[in-house]
Amino acid sequence: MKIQNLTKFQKRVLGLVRQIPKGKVTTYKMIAKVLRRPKAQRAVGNALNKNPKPIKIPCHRVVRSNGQIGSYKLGQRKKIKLLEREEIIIKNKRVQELDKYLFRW
DNA sequence: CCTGGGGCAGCCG
DNA sequence: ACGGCTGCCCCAG
Repeated sequence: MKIQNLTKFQKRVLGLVRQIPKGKVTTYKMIAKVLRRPKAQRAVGNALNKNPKPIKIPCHRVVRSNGQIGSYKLGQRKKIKLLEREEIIIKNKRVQELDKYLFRW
């Protein structure tokens, strides 16, 4: 079975996301910034879309910078459920008090 | 609330 | 290799 053909960029994105603990979240934009590619948020999203291990690598903890949930490979429903299961308050498809849950590298 | 345009790694022909 | 698209985005108006 074939391991990963992931690009360097993708690996770095996933590597960061893997560090986000339960109950915390981050944004596409922040990841882009940490990777020193401040305008590549969309590319970050694309990289997450290729996440090979949705469980091990919690890309559901990555939301939009305005608190909106954003999309998810397995469906937005699922993403919301997973987040709520981690005690994150979501109302009208938007994380309440985003800054309170933000994870900092 | 909605709209348009910017920006960028990957993918595909 | 090359150019055009696409998409888990963002922000100004």
